[in-house]
Amino acid sequence: MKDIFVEVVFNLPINQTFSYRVPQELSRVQPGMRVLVPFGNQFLTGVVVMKRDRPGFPNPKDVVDVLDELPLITEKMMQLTRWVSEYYLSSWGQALFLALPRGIEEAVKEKVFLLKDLPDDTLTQRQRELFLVIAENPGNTKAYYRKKFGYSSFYNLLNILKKKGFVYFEQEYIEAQARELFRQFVHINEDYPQLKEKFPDFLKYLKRRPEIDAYMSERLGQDILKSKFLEETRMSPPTLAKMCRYGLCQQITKKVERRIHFEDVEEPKIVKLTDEQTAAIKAVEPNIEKEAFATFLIHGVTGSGKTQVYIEVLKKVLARGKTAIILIPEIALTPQTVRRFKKVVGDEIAIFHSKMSLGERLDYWHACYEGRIQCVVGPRSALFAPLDNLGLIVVDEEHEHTYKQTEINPHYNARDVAIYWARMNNAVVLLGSATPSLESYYNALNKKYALIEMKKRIDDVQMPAVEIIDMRRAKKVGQGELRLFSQLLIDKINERLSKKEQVILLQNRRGFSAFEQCSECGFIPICPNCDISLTYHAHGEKLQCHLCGYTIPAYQFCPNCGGRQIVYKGTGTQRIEKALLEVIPHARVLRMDRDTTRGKRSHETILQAFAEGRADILLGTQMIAKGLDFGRVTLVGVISADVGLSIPDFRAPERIFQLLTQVAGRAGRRQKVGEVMVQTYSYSHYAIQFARTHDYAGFFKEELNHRKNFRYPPFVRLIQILVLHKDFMETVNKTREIAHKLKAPLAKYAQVLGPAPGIIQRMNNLHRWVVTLKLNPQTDPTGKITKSILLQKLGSALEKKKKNQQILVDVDPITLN
DNA sequence: AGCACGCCGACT
DNA sequence: GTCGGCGTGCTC
Ligand SMILES: [Zn+2]
Ligand SMILES: [Zn+2]
Repeated sequence: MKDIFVEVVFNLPINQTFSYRVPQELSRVQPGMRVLVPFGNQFLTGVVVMKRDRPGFPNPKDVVDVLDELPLITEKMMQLTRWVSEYYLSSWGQALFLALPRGIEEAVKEKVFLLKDLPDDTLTQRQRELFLVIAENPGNTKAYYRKKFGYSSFYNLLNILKKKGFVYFEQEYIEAQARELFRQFVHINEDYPQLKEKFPDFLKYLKRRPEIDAYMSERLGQDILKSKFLEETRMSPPTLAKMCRYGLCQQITKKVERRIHFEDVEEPKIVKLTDEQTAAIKAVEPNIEKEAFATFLIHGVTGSGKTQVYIEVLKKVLARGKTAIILIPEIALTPQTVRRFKKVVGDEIAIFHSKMSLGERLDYWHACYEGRIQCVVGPRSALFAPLDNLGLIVVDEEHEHTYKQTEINPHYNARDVAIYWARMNNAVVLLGSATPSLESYYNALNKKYALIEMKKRIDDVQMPAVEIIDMRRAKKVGQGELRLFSQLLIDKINERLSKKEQVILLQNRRGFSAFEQCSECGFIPICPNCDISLTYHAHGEKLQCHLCGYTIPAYQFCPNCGGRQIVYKGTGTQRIEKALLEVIPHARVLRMDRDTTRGKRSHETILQAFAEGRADILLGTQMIAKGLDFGRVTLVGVISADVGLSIPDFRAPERIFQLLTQVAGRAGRRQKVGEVMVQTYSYSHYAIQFARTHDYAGFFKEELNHRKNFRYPPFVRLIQILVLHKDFMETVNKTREIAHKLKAPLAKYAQVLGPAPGIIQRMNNLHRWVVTLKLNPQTDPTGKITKSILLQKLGSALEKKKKNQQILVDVDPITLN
């Protein structure tokens, strides 16, 4: 008999497959199944990506176990994850594990145990230290102690402790974190009515407790959760045991599926679709019927009824027996939205959200896999749900940055992957937004996507006026911190408070970097090469561009008007609250920011308190801009649009435009027309002016010009290489070295910018510098060439965490690093 | 990611 | 000569 072999990938940053021999008894293994295999001195769960009759490596080890009966990963999903890994430069394994439920990895790892109670003087200082760390909590994995003790010399010292006979290692099986849930049930046997007659003592018992006889008789053949059974019958456990002995019923263990229950909503009034909605659905319909791939961009103002369009299209897709994925930014995953979809889909819906337990995720994943789910709703990870026969992917609020995964590999953008996945499945994509990303709208204008415009609001409520307060001229309420408020804004707030109405005040999160802005004319120093604001460095009194590195001395006077320059770093919500209370002492203010929402449910608590009218003013960062509308809020104030505008990112104007538009959309819901007031020193900035007039097309045109002139997306592709290092000089040197290494080989294909300091210059004790690549759309339109050169030149250094250093690659960064 | 190995300077 | 800090390279 000839041996068979498999190629396996792991959820590790190693971009290669590993060969294993398959023992005879495990020959049922197929690509897409999980296997437990030896790897180094441990055993890991990997996924088989290929079955073959020759080994890809001399003398491979044996597969220890096959963990699945059927492949968990389809051939198509293999292709998708492989593409994701190649496009975003991660390992295949890391991309592939996106398509599996979390926490399903079994492993065998070495754990450390003590042989002696106390350290003695045969140990050096460092060895003693490590011994004590282990003694604190023996029997854990090496990685556990390494994290506690620190990386440096860890293995060295640990092995010395072993050699000296203080500790020993033992391989221990570590089970998967996500487990199926089993519960005890009571099964009532069918022949209960006849059988009970044989047991006089039981009949006597029934005489006393006739309700039990009724209970049992009504449930013949049924399985009842044991705890429920005991509670409902108020029977004692010994009695139950006796009944089981008599064969009247039996106790069984059954797998139960964890499901999240939503209360049903009252029947919604029959919705009459608007003309625009009808037209939108009609535009999409042919592709649904032909099952032909296409991407539709629905540009619909807030309140134009995009969600109803999704729902109507979803109905058609489901009616054809196809499945659908609805992607929604986590923050918008509110019960109200979810219920609307639930209403349409019924029980065959799976809703994923970040607070779900591993077990719930596991059960829903299996429900999808087994074909019991027709529609998945969730944030970006829901895209990889194992649905068969996919017909539709909706990406709501497609411009949202949360679709891009930033912390962990692969750094994928679910919106873009969705389009690729839909193409593979001949499915239809609906991208929806009131403020589409420049990229998407540009694609729509170029006929890559079909454009659907929805300009009217269902309720016919006018978009509220957005009033821009020119802080250069406006009268302030006072000096010092009180210069934060214009008299106009404070007057308006007071007016609302006297009418017992509520106010929301928004402040941008503090910028990571300081910037200069003239308080007379609003001038912000901009890099002449990159069109982004220059970052102010107190050290050396200089201004520096964090893309190309351009540096000039900081201005003492405004070059525009000669005015006195101010250095401004944005004001935290805490200081704003203090100043606000100085101006309006009787105001009841709720603050919602990083500090006040640390607790698990603090979010909801604050929002609820505000909704119940226990405060007049809700003051917070952008996080309160979305996903909520309060009936009694009639004024939304933006304290300063300047912090947002000055973020050194070419998308800063786009983000401000989106924020202001969104705020306006929210403020103007319900019957009352709200009012939006925006304070800014950059009164004439195009993003602010176009937001004031709700003019997306105008904004798009102007912004597109900037992008074209300074060569940014959608005209070029960007790739950023981020160097993290403990030591500042090393960071700079390493970044310079990388830029230098890449310049010559990339000369034809990409412009190499930098080295330059990152937007966040220091995080977790690591300095951050970046090299930015602008790919040449003529010579390397897909980016494949640049990526292969990148891999070739930086190769194994990428993504590999070293003691003090790490190098990350971000393909299509959505916020500059 | 996790781990071993080997080099080298520091310190018995 | 050991210890321990650190970079490099392998894991089928
Ligand atoms: Zn000025
Ligand atoms: Zn620049």
